[in-house]
Amino acid sequence: MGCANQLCEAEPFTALIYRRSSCLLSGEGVLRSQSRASLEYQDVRAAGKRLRLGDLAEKLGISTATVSLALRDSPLVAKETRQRVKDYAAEVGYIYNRSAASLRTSQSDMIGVAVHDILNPYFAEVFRGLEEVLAEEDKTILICNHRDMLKRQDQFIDTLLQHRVDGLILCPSVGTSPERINQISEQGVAITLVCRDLPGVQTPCVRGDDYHGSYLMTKHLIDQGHRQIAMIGGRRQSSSGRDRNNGWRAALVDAGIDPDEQLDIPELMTQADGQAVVPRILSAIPRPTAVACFNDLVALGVLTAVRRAGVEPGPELAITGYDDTEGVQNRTPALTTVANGAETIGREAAQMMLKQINGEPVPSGIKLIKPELRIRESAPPIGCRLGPVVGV
Amino acid sequence: MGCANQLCEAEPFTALIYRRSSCLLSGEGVLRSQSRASLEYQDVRAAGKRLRLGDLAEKLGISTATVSLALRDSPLVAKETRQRVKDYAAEVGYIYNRSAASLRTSQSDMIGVAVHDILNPYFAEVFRGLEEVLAEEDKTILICNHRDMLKRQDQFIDTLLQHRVDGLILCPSVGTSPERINQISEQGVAITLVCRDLPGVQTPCVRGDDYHGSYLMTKHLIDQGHRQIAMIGGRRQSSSGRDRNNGWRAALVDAGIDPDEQLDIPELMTQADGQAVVPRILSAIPRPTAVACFNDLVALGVLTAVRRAGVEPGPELAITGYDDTEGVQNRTPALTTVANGAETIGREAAQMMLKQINGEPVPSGIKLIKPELRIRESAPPIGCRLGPVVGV
DNA sequence: AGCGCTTGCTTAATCGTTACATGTTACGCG
DNA sequence: CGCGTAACATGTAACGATTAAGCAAGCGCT
Repeated sequence: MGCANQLCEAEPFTALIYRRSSCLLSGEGVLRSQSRASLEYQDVRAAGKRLRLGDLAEKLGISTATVSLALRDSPLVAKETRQRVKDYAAEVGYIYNRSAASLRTSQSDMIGVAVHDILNPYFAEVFRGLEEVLAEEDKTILICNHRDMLKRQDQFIDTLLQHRVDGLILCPSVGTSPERINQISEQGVAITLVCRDLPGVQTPCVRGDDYHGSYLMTKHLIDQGHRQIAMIGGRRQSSSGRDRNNGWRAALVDAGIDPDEQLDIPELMTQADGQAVVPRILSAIPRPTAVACFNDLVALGVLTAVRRAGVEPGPELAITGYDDTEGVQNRTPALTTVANGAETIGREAAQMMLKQINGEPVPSGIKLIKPELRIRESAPPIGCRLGPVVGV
Repeated sequence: MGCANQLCEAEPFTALIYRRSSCLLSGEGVLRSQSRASLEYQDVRAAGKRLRLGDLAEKLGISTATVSLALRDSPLVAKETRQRVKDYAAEVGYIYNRSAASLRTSQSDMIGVAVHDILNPYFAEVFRGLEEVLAEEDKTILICNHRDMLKRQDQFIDTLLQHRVDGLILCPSVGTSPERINQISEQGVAITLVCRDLPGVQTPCVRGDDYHGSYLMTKHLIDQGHRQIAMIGGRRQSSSGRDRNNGWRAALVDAGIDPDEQLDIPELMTQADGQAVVPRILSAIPRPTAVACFNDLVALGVLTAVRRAGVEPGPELAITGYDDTEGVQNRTPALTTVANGAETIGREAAQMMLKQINGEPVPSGIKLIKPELRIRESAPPIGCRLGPVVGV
């Protein structure tokens, strides 16, 4: 796999500086330039300062109070005045100062969102749902990737509280204490949990029905004739890991099958984890005929490694995922999985958050989004020899 | 593909409310509770209010100025006093109010990051690099997904300016005007462009050497014996799209091949785009033997659809990607692609940003990160019949 | 003692916006 | 005419931190 080209010999990702024709002046103060020759700013007294409400007021010959109200479209100001103010503000490029407003109102119009892995397409979808709703209400979203590190999550929460966020949407890190959450909530910050529940917490939660989804999936595998069904991945300290595990157990028990503890392998979350665990699965005695994975990432990892090991994913070993993330229907074989309503979860959580912020009554407790089985190719009936899709 | 289970009949993603044993009181004012029985807050005059510097000062019998300085570890305050203040603040759970500080200092310690698609694993990697560096300096990151919609990008920039962000890291949307960027920069907000360059802009830029990477890749395909090489995807209005296209052209011309305009298909960015374009590729006359895709997503889409069409990706049609995003080396066939140093780009951009903010001299112009060819299975030598990896 | 310097803290003036309590008109009506 | 009442607009005091300028005490040195 040697690289034929001479340029590949350089060390990876070294950086070259190319100069543009129009050169940027470097050195202190360049970007904080004092010269403000540009049109609209000529009249501001102190050069280098931005326009304030007061400046607009002075120009327009009205008070700052009126300007403030006008810009916020208050009915206390005559329509005509409102328009005049807004037009002028736009004309001179006035920039509202949220720090000042926040200080005064102790509202920030910011919502913090913390999840353990934004790179996981599943969360990306949740995020899309959140953003869709919150952007509509002019909320700014602050994101944190805590990677299940409690310290990072705590740091992030501290920062958010310092910014006086209106609310916090949290997929709580492993180890999060319910007391901390309740305490923050008592401080007047709206909190909604997503994806993972936390026992003992008094804030709303929106998540998929992991137990039920996992039950459905396991039952499906049983219906396909499987008896040796492994359950791999998921953290037992998170509700999703626990619930999906319990769903698997319950389905087995309901079918009169004793869960084989050797086939219960927790703590895997990523594609790499999925790849790494395959030898263990293939060498188990008796060897499972189906593997129910905690999420799609793990399933894809398993799929890859199983194929490398010379076992054909699907016909020779059924593999299922969870989440139905984008693209898994296009894999070979197409992944049988559980759609989790990620975007719906995001939207619902955002709406719940907005209600809390506006002081509207919020349906208390956990809101469960109903999961849906997506039957595709990676978990065919046992013994049923589906040809691989790849033509040969 | 009917679903056997009765529960699948329900409409998708309906939500059920499950009540927790400990019920959340609903109704106005619950979360803005006035009762503040908890320990440390007993002494605060107005119930429901957070502690201020002044409150600490009063308790400690010193002035707010001293408290402020102490918390920021200023040498102007005696070491002993500093410790006393910090200990007490921690003890009573004082929360710093950034709005107030921001208002006073017109610094926010926030950095805005806008890209066109955070769901693209490539940007996720850039983001990881950014975060790593910026978190170190206690900067809060604000994210925007502008999806190449100028309006969204503008809205986001407005919001950020209102928040008085210290800096802006931007993968500029198609249509972004250089004047706007320069103007913001002149207002004292540090700006660094990433991934995409913008002619006429006077701010630093960190990006991959798209021209060179694409050249390398095309040359590699030519070395493998290909002559009919399609270039698909990329927006001509973005520097990355243009440069990768030009690299392709240059490599062809240097090899004495005339670029076939029919094989130059722009504007594709996603997996779906890649799938959709396949019929057009397969029906081109003469049919290309290799497809150089703008990015990995497009390549994966092409790969899927080509296989569906009964053509074996790799041996029968060489396919290459760009970015070397996570997991593409595990696909079947493993994707030949160009590593783009995404995380490096993120880190470099963040460092450049920090320097600008601190008024340090910034190397001007464009910083190019050197690309690296990753030769794998999806683009084997022409006529060379690699067996498919899937065992049959 | 007197001078200058350092150390450690305080005073008080901001920063730009908003909420509250008042003004000021103008107009209709008894 | 004079009063009540809308309809608009304004004056002003916060909000909570930062920071320049100032003050007081203590020290070393002549």
